[in-house]
Amino acid sequence: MISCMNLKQLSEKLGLSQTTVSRALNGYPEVSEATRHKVRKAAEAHSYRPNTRAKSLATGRSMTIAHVVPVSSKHEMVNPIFADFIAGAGEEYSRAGYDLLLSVVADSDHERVYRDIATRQVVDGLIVQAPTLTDTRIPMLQDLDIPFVVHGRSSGIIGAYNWLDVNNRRAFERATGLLLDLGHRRIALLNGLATMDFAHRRNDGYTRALLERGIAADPELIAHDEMTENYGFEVARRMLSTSNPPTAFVVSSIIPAIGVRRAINKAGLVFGRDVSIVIHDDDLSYFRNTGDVPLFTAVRSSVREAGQRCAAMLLEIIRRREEGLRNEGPMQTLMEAELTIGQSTGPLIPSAAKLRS
Amino acid sequence: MISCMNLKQLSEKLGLSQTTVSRALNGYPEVSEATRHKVRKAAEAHSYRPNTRAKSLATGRSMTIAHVVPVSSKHEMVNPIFADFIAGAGEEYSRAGYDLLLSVVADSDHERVYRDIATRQVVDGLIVQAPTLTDTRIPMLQDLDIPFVVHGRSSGIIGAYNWLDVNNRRAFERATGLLLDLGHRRIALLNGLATMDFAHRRNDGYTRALLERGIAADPELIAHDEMTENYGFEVARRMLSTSNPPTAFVVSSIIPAIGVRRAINKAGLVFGRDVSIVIHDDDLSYFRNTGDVPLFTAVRSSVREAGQRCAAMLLEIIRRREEGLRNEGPMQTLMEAELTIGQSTGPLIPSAAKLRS
DNA sequence: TTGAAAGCGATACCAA
DNA sequence: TTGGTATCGCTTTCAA
Repeated sequence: MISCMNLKQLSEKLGLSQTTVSRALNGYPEVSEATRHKVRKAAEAHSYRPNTRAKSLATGRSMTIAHVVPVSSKHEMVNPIFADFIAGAGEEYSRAGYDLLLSVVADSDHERVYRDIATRQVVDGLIVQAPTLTDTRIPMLQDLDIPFVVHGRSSGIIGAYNWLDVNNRRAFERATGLLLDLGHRRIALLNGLATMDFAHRRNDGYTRALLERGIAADPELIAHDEMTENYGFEVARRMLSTSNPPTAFVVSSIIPAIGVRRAINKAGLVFGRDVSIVIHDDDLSYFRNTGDVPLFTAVRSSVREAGQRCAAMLLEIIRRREEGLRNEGPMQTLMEAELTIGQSTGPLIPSAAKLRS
Repeated sequence: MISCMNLKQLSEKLGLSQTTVSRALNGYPEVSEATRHKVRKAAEAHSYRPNTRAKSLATGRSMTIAHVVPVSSKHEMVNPIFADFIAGAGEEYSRAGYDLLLSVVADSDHERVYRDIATRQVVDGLIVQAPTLTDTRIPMLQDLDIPFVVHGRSSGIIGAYNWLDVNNRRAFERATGLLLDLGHRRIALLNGLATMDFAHRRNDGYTRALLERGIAADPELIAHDEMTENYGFEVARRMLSTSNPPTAFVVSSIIPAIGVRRAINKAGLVFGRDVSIVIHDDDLSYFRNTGDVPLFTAVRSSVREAGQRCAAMLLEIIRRREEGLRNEGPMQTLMEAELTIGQSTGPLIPSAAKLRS
């Protein structure tokens, strides 16, 4: 069994003070090179690692960032897209020597959890996921004066805050427009929960594209809910069984899109051949591509990039604050969504037979 | 701006000692009810939260568990199945007042990261993911004497350790057997990396099912690699273009299975109709079902359960150790895999036209 | 260039 | 039932 040693033991072994050893290991300039070398070698030999808890208590910085991942209280599911977002962020953190604290939390009591994390002083900053139209976490965190970056935006909030978002409105406008240009007239929108800010923006883009062509949005073709596979299935089945079914679906996430496919099969239709087109997107990016890009992969790497950039922003904000530059203004990044249509989306042109009007 | 107060300030405000306030809040019996009530009210009013770092330094327990998620250094991807595993575990942790520290790490230097986490004393225990055939992390962590649970097993390790695994061998034996019973004779196996312990066990089960029917496994029909969408696509395309293609695929994860479908489409074949059957599983469970179960959803909830149970085991191990019961023997759980065949797997019976032998 | 000592914010032992 | 004080392991200021 290996017992791990602390600073005191190491310094005694070296016949030096704790101060000197600490300075040597942390790269302070006032240590002689000879001493530093000796200390480094000894630390290596005994595989000394400073106790993180003690270190952070002494420095006042925990070198930890919190992410709170909402798990649906209704479906006990997390959006798997978070995995990629966190992978991207996590990479950035470990590069900078930060740890990542993950809270998996029912979406009902988010605010309490955020307040808790902030006031327990367990992290140096945090990422706010899945903001609603008017998200109370934002003013609360501002009040607590802890660095944070919102992944997404909250339209109802007045003041400025740091965010990274994708241009959801334009992305959905373009996607819907693409389908319209191909001749589709009955296009369904399977969106996320209506309380979510992104869902609102996506609705906007969708409606705008229709209006540009003089088409009024049909409320029968718009659905809002948590983005589960079953949601996609149920809604698509219902819509497909009406007398005037959609010929295309715009789906807000890859998960319900799987359900939509299932409904299409079940209705005896063949996806991408004679009935309908599904364009799904993930939580962040949109699709356009000519060729053979595996859609699933394209989505994932874009989310990963978002995570990376969010993390980088947050670390930069923390850095600035430590240097006393607190009035630099908010950091705000709008990722322009790329439209990618991969092979797995199916062919773009629906058969004339089924295309109405 | 809200400034958060510490124990000292709170106790001064109350005219009590820090000791008493601490005791009152932590439920020690030797505090009078009147005092406790007063303290509780004041703490509530000022929304006092003990500083986690100080607390854990003083108690010696960090109330944090680490998970290390491998991100492929080759493909920069994490297995999305981890999201569900962690969701399950995270739920268990927050129930018990534990935090979850997540390390996203290139699969190349896993051992260093594990050693680091253990020796920095930042967590009370950890979960080992994706063990290889002879995983060096296991003896190392035993050496460091830190509580851990392995998600999976490592066949090459001699001593006993705590693990939770699924019966991979039997699951793949049954799955392959099912296809054989349906008349398939050319069944491909798309497995994970050959270094992984689970891949080895799955190979075993697959081979065994074939041998039981007197069929020798064809090495041309077996593939090992990281489970990406593209891997599934490339391998399936290659296999389908030979003169003696498979009529069914057994795929080790849902991600490459998406690629397999794409390859099937590309070859001009229709999945589940006239050519082939894909049975995929996730990292933990297997599929059987008559009806309309959305496969994707079934997988996910089983992984979630595994995460929950792993976490519960670990917390129990930590609890026992704190009570000094260190020689209780290892905890080992074998989840019997359930075979679920959902609608999205496609029909089970391939058309006679394409079924050879 | 080195070291002694005072924090950081809690817990826990020992007295009162 | 309460309070004083040492302690956890490290950083950091101040003196030498």
